[in-house]
Amino acid sequence: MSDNPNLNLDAIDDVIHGRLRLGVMAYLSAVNPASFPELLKKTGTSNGNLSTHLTKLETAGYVKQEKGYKGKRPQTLVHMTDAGRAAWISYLDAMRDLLG
Amino acid sequence: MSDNPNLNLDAIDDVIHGRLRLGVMAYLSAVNPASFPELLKKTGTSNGNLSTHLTKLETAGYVKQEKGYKGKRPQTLVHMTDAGRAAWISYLDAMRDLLG
DNA sequence: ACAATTAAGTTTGTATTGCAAACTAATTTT
DNA sequence: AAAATTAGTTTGCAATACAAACTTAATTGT
Repeated sequence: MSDNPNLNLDAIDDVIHGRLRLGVMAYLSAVNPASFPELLKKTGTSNGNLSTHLTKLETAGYVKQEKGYKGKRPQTLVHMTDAGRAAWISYLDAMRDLLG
Repeated sequence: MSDNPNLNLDAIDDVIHGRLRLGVMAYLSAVNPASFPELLKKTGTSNGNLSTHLTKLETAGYVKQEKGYKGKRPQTLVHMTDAGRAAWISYLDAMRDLLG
């Protein structure tokens, strides 16, 4: 009966939609895992900003941060999780719906 | 020389990227102009929220609010401007780049 | 007629974000 | 052994997003 195809804005996952997190997820969708410095370079943001947003993605269960070492320096590898991949697909669908 | 295709996150126009404004712009890209009540219904948001975001879009020069009457009640018509349409196209391009 | 309801917005208050500067801690270079 | 670089985290502030409350006017009910 809904003769009325309203916009489904709720389908846009804000955790992913945020500018920087969108970049991180887009990159991880192609390169998984990726290191912190690698993401830093690709996104062009500050350490602080990347750190907070990775934490947010991790809290949502979309990525996992694996803390290890590269030689003797600490090196965090960021993995996209299965839940993250599913959320990413949903996000792409939502945007496709909206943007046509 | 840029062997390095970094993510161009700056190309994402935050004025458009915001969830509700994205909905408004997407709708106006198909239906132009649209009335305030119509946008209210399509987006499913509150009057207050729609009002503030329309103001933001207008400040950016992406829409124009034309205040008139429908019968004796005030009725605002929201038009997407030429600048708005150009920004919309750029946004679509940026997202296409990012989302593939 | 006048009170209540509906319509169309705007203003205000608050909680959440987004961001970078400042900081910590260890390593490598000079 | 100082200075600089790498790899992050914490903190503080400015901007956003949102709805509740408010304004103004028209319409409907009694």
